[in-house]
Amino acid sequence: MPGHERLSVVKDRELVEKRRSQMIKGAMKLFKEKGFHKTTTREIAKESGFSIGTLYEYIRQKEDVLFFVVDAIYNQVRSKLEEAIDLQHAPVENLIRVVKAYFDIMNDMQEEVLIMYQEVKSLQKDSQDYVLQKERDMVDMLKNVIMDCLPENLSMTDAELLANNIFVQGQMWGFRRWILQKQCTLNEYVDRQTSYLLRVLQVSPI
Amino acid sequence: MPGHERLSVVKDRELVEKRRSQMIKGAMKLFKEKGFHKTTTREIAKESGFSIGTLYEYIRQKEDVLFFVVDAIYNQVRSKLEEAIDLQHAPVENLIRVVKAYFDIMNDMQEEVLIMYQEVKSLQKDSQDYVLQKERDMVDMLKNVIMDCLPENLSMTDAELLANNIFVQGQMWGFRRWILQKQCTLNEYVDRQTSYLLRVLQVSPI
Amino acid sequence: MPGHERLSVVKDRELVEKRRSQMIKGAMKLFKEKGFHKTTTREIAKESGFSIGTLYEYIRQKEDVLFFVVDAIYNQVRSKLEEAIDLQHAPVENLIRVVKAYFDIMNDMQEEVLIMYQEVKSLQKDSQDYVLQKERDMVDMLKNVIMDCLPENLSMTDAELLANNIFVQGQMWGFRRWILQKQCTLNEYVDRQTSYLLRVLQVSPI
Amino acid sequence: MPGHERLSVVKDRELVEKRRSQMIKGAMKLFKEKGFHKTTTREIAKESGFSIGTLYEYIRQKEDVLFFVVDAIYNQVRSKLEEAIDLQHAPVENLIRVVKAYFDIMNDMQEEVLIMYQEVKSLQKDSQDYVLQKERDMVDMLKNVIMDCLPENLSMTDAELLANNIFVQGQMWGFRRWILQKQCTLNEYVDRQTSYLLRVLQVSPI
DNA sequence: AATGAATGAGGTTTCATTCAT
DNA sequence: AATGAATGAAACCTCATTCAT
Repeated sequence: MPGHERLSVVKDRELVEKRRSQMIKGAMKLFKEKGFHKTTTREIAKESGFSIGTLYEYIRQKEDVLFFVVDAIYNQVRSKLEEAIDLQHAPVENLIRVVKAYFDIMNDMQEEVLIMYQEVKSLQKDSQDYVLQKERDMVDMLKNVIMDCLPENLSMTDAELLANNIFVQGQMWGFRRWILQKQCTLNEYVDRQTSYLLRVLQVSPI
Repeated sequence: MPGHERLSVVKDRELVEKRRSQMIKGAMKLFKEKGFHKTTTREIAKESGFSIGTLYEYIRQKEDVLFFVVDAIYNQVRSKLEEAIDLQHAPVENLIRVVKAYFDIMNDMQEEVLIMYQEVKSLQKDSQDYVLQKERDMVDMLKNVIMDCLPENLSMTDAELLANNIFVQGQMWGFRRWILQKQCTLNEYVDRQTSYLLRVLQVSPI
Repeated sequence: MPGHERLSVVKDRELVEKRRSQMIKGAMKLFKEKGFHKTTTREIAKESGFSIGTLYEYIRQKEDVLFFVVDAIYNQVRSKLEEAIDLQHAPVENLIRVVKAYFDIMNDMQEEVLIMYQEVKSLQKDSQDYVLQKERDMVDMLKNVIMDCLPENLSMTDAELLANNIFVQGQMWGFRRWILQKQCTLNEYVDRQTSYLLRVLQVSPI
Repeated sequence: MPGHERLSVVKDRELVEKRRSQMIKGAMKLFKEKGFHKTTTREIAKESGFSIGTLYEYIRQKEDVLFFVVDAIYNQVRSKLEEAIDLQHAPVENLIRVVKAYFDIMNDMQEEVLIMYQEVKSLQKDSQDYVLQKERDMVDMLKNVIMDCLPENLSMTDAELLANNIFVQGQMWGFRRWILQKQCTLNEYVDRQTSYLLRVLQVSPI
């Protein structure tokens, strides 16, 4: 966390951890409901279960709350994704499993993903970079799985692009829900997007 | 425009048109630089070349400015896209041309597209719906072109999904520019995304 | 009218008269509905049937409108009262008739009287004085009628006070309507107040 | 107080009480000088001895200040009146004492009474009703004292009307001061109005 | 004489942040 | 460490008034 190491005035590490997770939980709820800008610091404090004064013992600015929330979301997505990756299987099977896992996660975390999308630009430049790097890491995880299935006529750039495609198609399920979720169920969506990918990779579905 | 017919107190249609385009131009510049929330109404008025009082002769609330801006962006994208569609060619050639045109537009309007993405949620519900419908219309344009190339083993739902894929891949070029534009040029991006699409459609590139 | 002779920039006397009465009519309607402060000059112009620019050809300030309205109300009350006074009868009969007439007028003009009461303090000092003098004149009319019935043991000061009493009791019927008009009808109100007055004047009711 | 229970964001009851009385004192001074509409919230805050932000910790809207002021005036009048009522005396003596007390209060609070008269219509409907009820209660106090002196040929409606008469005659001393206070002193005014009342009640003055 | 677009001072209200307790 | 009252800059918006046409 760039410049975020010494955000709180409170020394007790464990307490800091506890208060921060209260804060993230409370703020997340509010950001989902009304967005970052329409949520006040007073509301965040209240929803988190402590006073406005206490809130400012653990942050320097309102923006820090957004950073913590966005960071938490990324970490959550990432750890779920890591959990799902299990390279013991055949490459193609792996790819199918990971894509499915990723889409499931995106389905579970639709609202959180929306926050990321709409509020990240409210962060300072360096926080944005930090967050962007996390995103890049996740795309790389997808890319690696794709690489293992890459036919000879496709390059690393293709793997990169296809990973990005899958990445935003996952998010798309959430933020274009009004359109997509009328067309098909999550499983159908996963199946179809997977089959498109496999065709591009010239692999016949299993 | 839902409930936006009588936004201005000024009657002279032509003048309203003129002032509004001044306003859209000024506000767009500011929104690109600092976003909707960090831009004040006074700044909008100043950048548009008139006083705060005059601004409010042409809108009712600050949010109306955002609506006009977003609406203008959609109209611009749409009219450019319509311009590009020319169904005199063979279906596949058509598809290739339209996708290229769409990606070119998205490249030209990266910043505008970013505004749409990040600020639409600040609109009232009914304005959001209005804007969403415009988006749906544009996706439908892509879908129609895809339909003409659809092999027998793919359904209309596939066409819909693929149209959505192309749609967000176009936007992705802009809002994931830091990642993608390091990997390849616009033309490479277009070529690759097009070839993926054609493979899914089981059509050999021309 | 103190300082109100040259209010309008327009020369044509007849036209000035016409526009003013339009203005008074329009403004009166609005003042009754929402009071002076909550009525805008734009609304006054519109309700009067002309533009805001035209309005300002006939007044110098918004306050002038209030002055014209209040002045018109006083004149109306006064002329109706004069109409009713007819000193051909016996003094006591006269008194009874005038009091009844006055109360009837106050009943007819309840809303107008409310405007006078609540908005006069928004006038400039000199306009207030001008209006106050008109009121004094009307009280004097009542006083004169009372004087003709005054027993020996009451003085001119008593006549003055009793005239003032009648004056505000007439207004009271309007501005305390929620209390009084539940207790009795206008006629009952007049009868009772009259009989109280006659008792004070030691005259037996006719 | 209808809907006025949770007006302040501050929890400390005692502090709320203190700040409110500061606010009422400051606002009252300004309202006397220039009326509610011409007084700004910033001026109220300053005159009350705190910042604009603090003012809004204790109210929701500017109108709330007016409500508190008007409410305080009514309470003050009422408590002074209650203090004066002492039913240990004979009914007529009581009446004379209460009327005198009431007129004295109205004399002491001329400016406050003017505020009530001129600004109550700026309150929301429900606050107006609340205030009107307080007024009704006070009139009832007068009515009860009158009832004890009521001759057989007068009804309860007469008592009600006479109570209203006294009520507005008290106010009249203040808001028609320019006329009345040139005619006689407060004591003369009280004596005369009292004697008129007693004649109506067919009681010989003591 | 009439119009109505333009102006901008100034109003009310919000809310991130501080700091004494 | 926790509290919450206090702060005031700054936001949005209104509206009386002017003036070019």
